[in-house]
Amino acid sequence: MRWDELDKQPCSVARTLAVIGDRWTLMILRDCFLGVRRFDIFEQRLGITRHVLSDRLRKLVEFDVLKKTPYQQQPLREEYRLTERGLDLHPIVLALVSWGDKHMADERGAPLLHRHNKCGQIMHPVTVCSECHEPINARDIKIEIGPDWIGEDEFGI
Amino acid sequence: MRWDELDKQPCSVARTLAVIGDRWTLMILRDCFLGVRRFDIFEQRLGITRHVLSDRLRKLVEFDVLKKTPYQQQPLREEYRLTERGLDLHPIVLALVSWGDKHMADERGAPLLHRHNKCGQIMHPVTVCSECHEPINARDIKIEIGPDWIGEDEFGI
DNA sequence: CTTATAGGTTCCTTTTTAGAACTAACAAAA
DNA sequence: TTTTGTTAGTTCTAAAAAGGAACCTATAAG
Repeated sequence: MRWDELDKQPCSVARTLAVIGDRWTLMILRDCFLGVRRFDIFEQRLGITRHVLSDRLRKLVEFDVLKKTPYQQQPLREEYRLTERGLDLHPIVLALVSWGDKHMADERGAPLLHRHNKCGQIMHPVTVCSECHEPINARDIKIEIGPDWIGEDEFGI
Repeated sequence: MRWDELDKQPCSVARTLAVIGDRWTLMILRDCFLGVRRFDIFEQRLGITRHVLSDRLRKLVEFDVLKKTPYQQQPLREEYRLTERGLDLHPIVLALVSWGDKHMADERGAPLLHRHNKCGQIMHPVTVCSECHEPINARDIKIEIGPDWIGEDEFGI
C-alpha cells in the first residue's frame, strides 16, 4: 500500500496518520505548541530542509491543522497558527512527551515541565475513561465492532 | 538534521519520535494493540512491503517495544509481542484514534468502539491533569523550564 | 549601491520505499 | 518421492522522498 492511500482505510489511526504520520510533521506541531509560528524559526529549531518544511506546512494548512495569518504588510509576511482542529492534537503531543519522559529521559529528567494553570501544579497527562474517569490500562480495553476488528476477544499480550 | 540524530535532542517528543515517528511504525503498533503478532498477518493487514516490515519490527525489538517469542519449534517460528514499554504507548494510540474519530470519521462514525472492562461502558480517552484530575486544554498548559523552552509565556494561538 | 530579512523554489545527490522475485526450513498432500 | 504450502524473512531494481546547497522576490536599512 502506498502511504497516500492510508486515509481511505476504515481506521481512525490510519486517517490521523495520513495527516500527521510523517517524519517531520509531529516535530513541527511540537514547536507550534511551544509557540513557534514562523518559517525561519521552524527551520532553525528543527534543522529541517526548507523544501520539506515548506511542503509539510502547506499540507498542514490544507488539512486545516494550521492556518496562515498575515502579521505584516509591505512586504506581506504570514505566520502559521494552530486552528481549533490543530489544538485538538494536543493530547497526542502530550502523550508523546509523557512516554519520552518515562522511557527516553536521561539522568537530568524530563526536558520540559508542564504547569497546569487551573491548579497551578506541575503535571503530567493521564488518560482516563470518559465514562468512569478511571485511568486506562491497555489490558482493560476491549475493541468491539467495526471493519478492523480481527475477531480476538483478548489482547493476550 | 538527519532523522537518526533526533534521539540526541533534549526533547521528549523528539526522543519518542526517534522510536515510533516513522511512517509505518505506528500502524504496526496499532495492529499490535488489536492483537496481531505475526509477520504475515501484519503484512496482509497493512499492505506494507516485507522489507520495510522486517526492518521496523527489528527496530521495535531493538528499542524494547516488542519482543520476539517462539510459539512453535520445528521449524522455529517467532511472534512479536508488546513489552511493558510497548504497552505504555497505548495512550498515544488512543489519542490518535480519538482525534481521527472526531476529525476524520465519515458518515458511519468511529470505525472501532472501545469498551472499558472496569465500568463496562463504551468510552473515549480523556487526557486529564495528574494533580487536579481536570481535563486538559492546550491553552491551560504553561511550559516552564528546560533547554527547549523558547521564552514565550503564552501560546497566543 | 550593497547588505539584510523573510519566505520561499530549484537543482542535484543520497537515502528510503515499493514491488516483485528468491530463499530456508520444514509439513502435508498426491 | 516429488510437489505444493507455510512462515519469516532477504535480495534486487526502479521510483519516490529527503538532504544540502544555491537561487529568487520584495522590501527596508545603512
